[in-house]
Amino acid sequence: MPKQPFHHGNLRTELLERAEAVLRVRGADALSLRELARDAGVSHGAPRSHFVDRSALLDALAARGFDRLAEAIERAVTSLQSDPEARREMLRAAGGAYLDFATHNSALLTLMVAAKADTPSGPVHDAAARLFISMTTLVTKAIGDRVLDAAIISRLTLLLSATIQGISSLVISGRIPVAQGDVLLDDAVRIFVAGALSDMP
Amino acid sequence: MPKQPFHHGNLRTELLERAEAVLRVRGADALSLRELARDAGVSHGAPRSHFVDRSALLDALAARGFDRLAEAIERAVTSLQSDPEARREMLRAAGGAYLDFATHNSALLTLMVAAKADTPSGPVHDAAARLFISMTTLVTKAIGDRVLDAAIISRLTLLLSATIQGISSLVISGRIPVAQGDVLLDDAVRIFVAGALSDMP
DNA sequence: ACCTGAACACCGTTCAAGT
DNA sequence: ACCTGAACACCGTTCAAGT
Repeated sequence: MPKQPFHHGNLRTELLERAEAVLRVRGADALSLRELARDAGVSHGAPRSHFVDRSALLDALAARGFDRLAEAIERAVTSLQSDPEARREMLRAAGGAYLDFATHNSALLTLMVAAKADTPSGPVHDAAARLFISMTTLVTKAIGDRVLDAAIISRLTLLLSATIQGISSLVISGRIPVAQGDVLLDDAVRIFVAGALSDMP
Repeated sequence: MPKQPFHHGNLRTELLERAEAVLRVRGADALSLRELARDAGVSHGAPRSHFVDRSALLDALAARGFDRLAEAIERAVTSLQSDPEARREMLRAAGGAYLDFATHNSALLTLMVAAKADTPSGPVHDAAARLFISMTTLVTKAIGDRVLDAAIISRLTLLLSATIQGISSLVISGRIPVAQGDVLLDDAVRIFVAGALSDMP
């Protein structure tokens, strides 16, 4: 069996994984298709078969990022779902998982947030939408007994997501240390529960 | 008088202004030092005299962006400062100015938010700190009669800033339309006032 | 369907040299 | 102090050709 078969067989996935590694240690600017191809042992033209251009690779990375983030959040929350008194804790755990993802995948999250969804139903748009759905069900559970209009739940979910993302970006960019990000998450969730769940039109 | 004097005289400023224009219409990825130099009528090596490398130019852009944003926010708020009953309106106006800046300078804001402040007292760090100070005095005014610890005001300011930034990034990335961004700003300010100003430890 | 390899136009960065 | 211009190493993208 030849070491270098003509068909790599798994090039797309390998490129994405190598790209994520580069992203983590050297940032998005250092991400080069040619270098990725070189390290994967294929010619520099090969990636073109899987990604039309560099930005298509970045979009694919962002989409994968959204899915991984959604999984991390759900993982952090499921352990608390049995306790009906743990509403606030659920939101806090979700925020904590988000911030944790942010600190360990800062360049990726920056890419995800900046990734424009001009094209409806592109991979980025769809993955971001899946995360939003999963955040929506979380907020719905956190609301619990109170029954609210779907439109209002949607607004609350967007607001909470925006706040958590804003806090994460402050941490990522080094404006505040991680510990203060955690404090802000505490504040955000408390204020969200106190203000939002009792004072929405 | 020669059309092309050896000393440009104002190259640094011209490069920054041209860069902002490119940023607005073609995004950060399209920003090339060589193209900037070409359009300014200087050699491709000339920018090096004012910016050590490409990222130094981006940092300078981000710093200028923070200052312009702070000015825009102060401009939006000063007209309301005479009315002592307009606390909520002040915060809302600040958020509105922020979102307006975001929609008209999306690539620049993305650059500003992503700009790392690893180096304390670099230009980015200082400009971001100036914006934070001006947000802090704004929140202090909005609190009004209530006297709070400086550390708590700082937390509230960070939280409000993070929320506004998060909403702006949702709009910039096309996740939600501008109109919904405005609705979220309404919600955010109401919840902030209702929850934060009445329920802080 | 997937990959190669040459070709093209473009970069950022460095640096000796000019004014 | 500020700018030039050659040189270097590196890109992304295109495309005919191979398997």
